[in-house]
Amino acid sequence: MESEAVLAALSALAQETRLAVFRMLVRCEPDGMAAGDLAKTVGVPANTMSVHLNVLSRAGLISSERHSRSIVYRADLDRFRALMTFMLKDCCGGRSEICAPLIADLVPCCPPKETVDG
Amino acid sequence: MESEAVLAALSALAQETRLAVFRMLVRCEPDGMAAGDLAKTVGVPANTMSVHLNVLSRAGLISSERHSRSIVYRADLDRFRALMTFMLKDCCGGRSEICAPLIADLVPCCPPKETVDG
DNA sequence: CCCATATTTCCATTATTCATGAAATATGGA
DNA sequence: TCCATATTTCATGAATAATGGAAATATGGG
Repeated sequence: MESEAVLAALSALAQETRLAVFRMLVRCEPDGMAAGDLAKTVGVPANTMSVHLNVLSRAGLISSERHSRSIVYRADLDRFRALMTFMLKDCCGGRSEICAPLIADLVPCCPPKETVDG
Repeated sequence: MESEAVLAALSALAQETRLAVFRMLVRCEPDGMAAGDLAKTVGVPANTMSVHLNVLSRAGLISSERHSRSIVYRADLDRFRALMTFMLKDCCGGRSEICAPLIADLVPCCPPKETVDG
């Protein structure tokens, strides 16, 4: 992931409404949610929501697909993962002792398939 | 980590100079780097750097300690880890299949001590 | 105390972001 | 075609952030 894209993604998430929207969309995976429903749920006018959705889209964090009259938005988990990986690789930077605790923190929640007995 | 603190941290990192500074400080752990050296390295005036360092400090991502005439800044890896954990817990959200690939991606770099054969 | 170094604070300017009413666009039904 | 629904785009004002010159503060050496 390029540094420019990382900045765009961080900027996109560094705003109350957009962070709430993104978290909501992550929880709604893989169904997604329509723009109007997001506006109602988060409590902002439709046009304001539209602007925020556009920011998240340009940052590559969400995608959209028209379903009849609605436009359904979905979180792009691959992109989000790429962002997290970028941030964490800095943290590791060849010295695995630094972020091993983070991995240890996450593994109970998300065991990597390969290392779990099959 | 509180949502407000998460927003402050994301905002702090969502700026070119500050992201560069933070990455630099992570790489300089545990020695840290003086404000003036950071300004020279990143290529901004000392007063501009001071403002950015203050933003990162208020977000809890860095700490400072005076060493004689210099003020040495260090990355707060625990805080950074807390931020990453907050972001990733959303991603998992009870459905571990979502971010297991991210863990798999990171584990080669940072094997958690407990699950590696001894 | 006086000076040099290191950093921060103050201030003004410019740039960016946010919010929202109003208008425009896209879809589907009668 | 006309209408209702869903969403976006446009225009504008308000708020916030970024930058850097100049001055202020803190430290250590003589």
